[in-house]
Amino acid sequence: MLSNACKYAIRSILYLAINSSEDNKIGVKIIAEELETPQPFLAKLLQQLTRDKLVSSTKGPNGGFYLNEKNLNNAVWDVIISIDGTDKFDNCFLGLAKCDDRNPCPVHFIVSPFKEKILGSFRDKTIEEYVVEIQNTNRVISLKDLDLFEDEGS
Amino acid sequence: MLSNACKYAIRSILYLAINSSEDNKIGVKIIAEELETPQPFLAKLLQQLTRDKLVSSTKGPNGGFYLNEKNLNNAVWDVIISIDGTDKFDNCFLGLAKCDDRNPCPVHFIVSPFKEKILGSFRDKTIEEYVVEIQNTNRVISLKDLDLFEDEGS
DNA sequence: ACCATTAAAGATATTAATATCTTTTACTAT
DNA sequence: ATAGTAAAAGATATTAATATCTTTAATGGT
Ligand code: FES
Ligand code: FES
Repeated sequence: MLSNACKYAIRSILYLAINSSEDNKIGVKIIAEELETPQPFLAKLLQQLTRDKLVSSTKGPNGGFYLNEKNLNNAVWDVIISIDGTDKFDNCFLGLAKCDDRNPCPVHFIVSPFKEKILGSFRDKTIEEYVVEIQNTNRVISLKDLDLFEDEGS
Repeated sequence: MLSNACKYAIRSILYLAINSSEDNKIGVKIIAEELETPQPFLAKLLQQLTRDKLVSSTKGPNGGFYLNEKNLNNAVWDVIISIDGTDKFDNCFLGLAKCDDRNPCPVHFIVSPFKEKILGSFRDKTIEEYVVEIQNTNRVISLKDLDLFEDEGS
């Protein structure tokens, strides 16, 4: 439903929203390490997001990526549009040429409400609101540094 | 979430469940046309499903693919396991290394209930039960031959 | 002015998914 | 037996996604 590229991009922008500011810019290297993503690939994605004015950047010493006030008011959906486009979301779960209520595939009415819900979240909430929610409800965008105990038998 | 391959495979098995029988075997060519999928690619997939005993086939004149009673009692989930494996389903929607309730990503509690629901449907219902439901509730597995009127402005 | 730093841009490489082609094998009807 | 049909199997081709490398441009500190 989302490409790896897009997943990296979403987590990156949330990471920047949480950790960066105009006078605390962060380089790709750090971001890639923290999110455990391939560094040069992520660089490409951040460049793309910068071109689309979803993140801000400056070059040179103390340079790096960050989000300004305007960037914080964008939505996750904007990131998806920038990286993946909307197609993947609109497609039928079983590969029909069209996903719609009039000619529903066997799982359409399971998939469709989910899509509405997650699309709503991506589209109607700002990055800033996402951050508040992440912090209030202890959500994670990386598993680095977390104790991951394996599922032991019951 | 599902590869194209897997989507083709699922729709094919449902197609066979609805249209074929021991004495009405159907060739790849027909199936591919009806479902609007690439023919030789679909052939490969059907071979794979046949190896895994999810569909039946015979060669030669009047040969083709069909489902026997046993095949009808498998689940869609078996098709997914055969073609895609389970990984894609288990993965976190935002690309975290692990998807679990203890370290949830920002959308985990939107995604997780959906996953449960669709997985339940795929795993607990037999192909045969799917067919009944498809017929009782007018679901489609192909848009071929359907009038697809474009969405006109309100 | 110069150097170190970091993003931007463009080119290239690798991999996995998708798709097709060719040959072989099994089966049926005549 | 023989010919025709259709799947099975194996090899190949194409495409898209993922990943990396190299060069260039901008910036800040000394
Ligand atoms: S028609 Fe298949 S998900 Fe909507
Ligand atoms: S942790 Fe991301 S979907 Fe479960």
